[in-house]
Amino acid sequence: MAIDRLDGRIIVLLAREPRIGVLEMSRRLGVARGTVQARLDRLQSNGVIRGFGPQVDPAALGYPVTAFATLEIRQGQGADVRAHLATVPEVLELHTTTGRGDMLCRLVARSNADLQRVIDRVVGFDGIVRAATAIVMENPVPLRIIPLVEQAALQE
Amino acid sequence: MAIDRLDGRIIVLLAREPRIGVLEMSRRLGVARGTVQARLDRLQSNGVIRGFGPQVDPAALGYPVTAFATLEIRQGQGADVRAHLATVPEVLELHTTTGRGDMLCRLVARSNADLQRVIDRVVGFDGIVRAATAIVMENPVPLRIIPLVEQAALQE
DNA sequence: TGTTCACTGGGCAATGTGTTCAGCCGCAAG
DNA sequence: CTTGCGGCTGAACACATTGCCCAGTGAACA
Repeated sequence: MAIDRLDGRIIVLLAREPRIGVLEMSRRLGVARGTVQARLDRLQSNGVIRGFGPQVDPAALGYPVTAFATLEIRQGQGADVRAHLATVPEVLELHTTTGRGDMLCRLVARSNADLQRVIDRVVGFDGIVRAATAIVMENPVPLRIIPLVEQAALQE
Repeated sequence: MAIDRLDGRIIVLLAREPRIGVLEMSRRLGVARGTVQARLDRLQSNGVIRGFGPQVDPAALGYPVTAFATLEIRQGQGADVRAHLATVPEVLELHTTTGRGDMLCRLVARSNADLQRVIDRVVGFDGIVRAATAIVMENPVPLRIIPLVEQAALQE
C-alpha cells in the first residue's frame, strides 16, 4: 500500500500525459515494460488508482455555475436525505461532516437563476432543516493530486 | 458545445469502462468507428472531456482523512493566500466563494492528529483571519458526473 | 546456503490505432 | 429544384501497442 518513488513517477507521468501507453512509459522511466505493467496492476488492485474515467467539465456541458451547500439535517433523517440527494443530477458529490452543518454537497447549475431551482429541489425535502449556500467564483486550485503523490512517494 | 444523445452515451460508456477502446465502443454503440473517433476528438477539443487522468484515492496513499476548510481572508490578501495554499500538497482544491467565508478548500491528512498539522500550515499565514473546518465522516455520493451527462444529453 | 521476489530483456500472436478513401444521406442555401 | 456541405458508413492499410510468456539476474532475507 505504500508508494515508492517509481510508483510516484508512474502516477505523475500518467496524470500529465494520460494518453501515454505502457510501452512509452517504460521508455521514459528507463525501466522494463513488464515492470511498469506490474506496477500499474498493483496500483489498481491496491485501489491507489481507482480508474481512468474521463474528466468531464460541467461548464462545457452547460453548467457553468458551481456552489457548495451546507445542510442541516433533522435527527434520524440522514439516510432519507442521502437517498434524496443521490437522485438529483446536479448534486455532484455529497459528504457528511462534523461541525456546524451535517452535510456538505457540491452543486452545479446552468445559471445563477437556475441555481435557485436546484437549491429548491435539494432543500425541498422534509429532513432538511436549514441550508447555507456558497457560490463559487473562482477556482484557483482545481482538484489536483500530483503534489500529494509526490510527497507520498518521497515519504517512503 | 451542446451534447447530443450519442455524445452522452459515449461519455457514460467511457465513464463506466474506461479501459474500453474506440473500436469496442463503436461496436457497443452500433455506429462506425470513425464516428466515435470524430465525436471523441470533438468532445476533447470542446473541453467537455478534459482528459483521462488517473483517479487517485488519497486514502490508499495514506491520507484517509478529508476535511473542508472555510477561510476568511484579510482584504487585499487574496492573491497571496492563493499562492500560499497552492504550495501545500494536502490542499487538493481551492475555491473562492460568496457568502460567509471567502474561500473553501479541500484538505487531506494522514490522521486526525495530522490534520491539525495541515490546518496549522494552511492557516499559519498572515492573510488568513479565521478558519472553520469540517471533517468528512462519510462520502455517500462520491464525485460523479454520469447523471448530469445523461440529463444534458436528453436536454438537447 | 537456499528461497523468494522484483526486475530485465526478449519474443510471440492478436488486437487496436491513426489515417485515408469513396459513397450515401439529410438539410439548408441559393 | 439543385447544389454544396457536414456527418455517418464501411472498408482498407501500415504500424504500434498490448497481453502474455519465458529464462536469467541480483538483492534481501531466513
